Amino acid sequence: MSLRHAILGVLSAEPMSGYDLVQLFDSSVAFVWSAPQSQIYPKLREMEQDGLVEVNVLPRGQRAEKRVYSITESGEMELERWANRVVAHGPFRDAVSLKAAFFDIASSESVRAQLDDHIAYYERARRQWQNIADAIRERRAALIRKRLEKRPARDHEAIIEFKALAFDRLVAIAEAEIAWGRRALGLVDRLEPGPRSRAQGRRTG
Amino acid sequence: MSLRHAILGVLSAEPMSGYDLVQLFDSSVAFVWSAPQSQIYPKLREMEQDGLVEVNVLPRGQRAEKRVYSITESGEMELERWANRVVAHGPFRDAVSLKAAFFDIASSESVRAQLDDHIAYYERARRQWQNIADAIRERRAALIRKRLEKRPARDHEAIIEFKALAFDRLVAIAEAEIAWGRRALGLVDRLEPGPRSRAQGRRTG
DNA sequence: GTAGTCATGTAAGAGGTTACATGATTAG
DNA sequence: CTAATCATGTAACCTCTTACATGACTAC
Repeated sequence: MSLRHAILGVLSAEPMSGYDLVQLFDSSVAFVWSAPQSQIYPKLREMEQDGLVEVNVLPRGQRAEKRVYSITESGEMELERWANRVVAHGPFRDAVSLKAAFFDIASSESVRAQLDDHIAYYERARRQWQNIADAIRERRAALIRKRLEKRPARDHEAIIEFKALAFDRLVAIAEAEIAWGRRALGLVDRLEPGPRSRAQGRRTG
Repeated sequence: MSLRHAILGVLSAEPMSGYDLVQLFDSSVAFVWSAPQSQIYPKLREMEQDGLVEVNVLPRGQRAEKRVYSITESGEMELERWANRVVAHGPFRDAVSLKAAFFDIASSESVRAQLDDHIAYYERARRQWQNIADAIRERRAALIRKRLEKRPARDHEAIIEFKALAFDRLVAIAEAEIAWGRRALGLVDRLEPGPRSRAQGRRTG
């Protein structure tokens, strides 16, 4: 049930419409938390029912409307309660691990392609995450600026350092993924001329 | 749809009953892939329908039965096709990131407790994963031995190195998580005497 | 007028979690 | 005989994905 808290977290910085949240969750913030549009609108209604957010219906042009949600006191309390709870570690389930555990039955071409993809993905992710961490520390990130405006100046350093810390973690994970990918490519090279017996239709250069 | 392939992967080493798979998925292998019992039995029936596995119904005592599943040729082909496909990177969603991004509104006691828990979790996971990697390299792991029996000796090194590689990755990630946790604890200490103002419920001005 | 964007929804289905439910077998 | 373990299922519920659906507004 974390989409609730992701939304509360965003709204605690700034009121937004469902549409704004949709944009956020599948563009810039997509490397932090993502959610499809079909989840966001119903979830906002549900949270409204539960009193965590309240809506301000604004006219848009002549006939249309725009529902801008803001966090309520109750919503802020829920966010705070959640922030103070220890996360329950869900069951472990990781598609990459599972895949990697069966590299031995794939062709070396495919393993290389998969590793290249893995490395490319995490290089991109690392850039994104590093950019966000930098933007937070330099107070360039839009949501952070909004957030700081609402809090006393003496809290600013802690806020910035903690938010950036979350992204430092992702950067470190990305680096571990990249390093592993390169090492794995090295292993494929070492084993390559040898017997990738299960792979048919393979020509060795 | 990866439970299917996790099951096929296990059955490609050794035929097993649903019960055996349940044990496997929530004990030793739980740090690789996990699934609750309520998913496994229906999934096996479904895979049987799809011709990926076949069942051998063995008597157990006088009245009871035991359904032992083995992988079919079709199942092995599906496993191989899957092993050769590039994983689609699902949408990014990580509870720890989200939580860490809101450490600034939690009390420093709670943040410390959360980080201690994080470190303890990954220290345990690292031990598990390292043990598995070692057991594979030393050919002590039960499933690996079964697997090697079915494959020509010249493939053994590649199989072992690839399987162990998957766990090396998890060990590296665990180490990154632990290092981050310790660094984060250092940050809390540094910020500690300062103002964790939001800690108790209070109205914002 | 028309294309692109703003804006809000619904529906079907897959996958996963928690809890319930039952009974046989084996070791003490 | 009794407890632990072996063994197999079902049901309700929630979350997420994919796809469908609609219409107003704005810039050209």
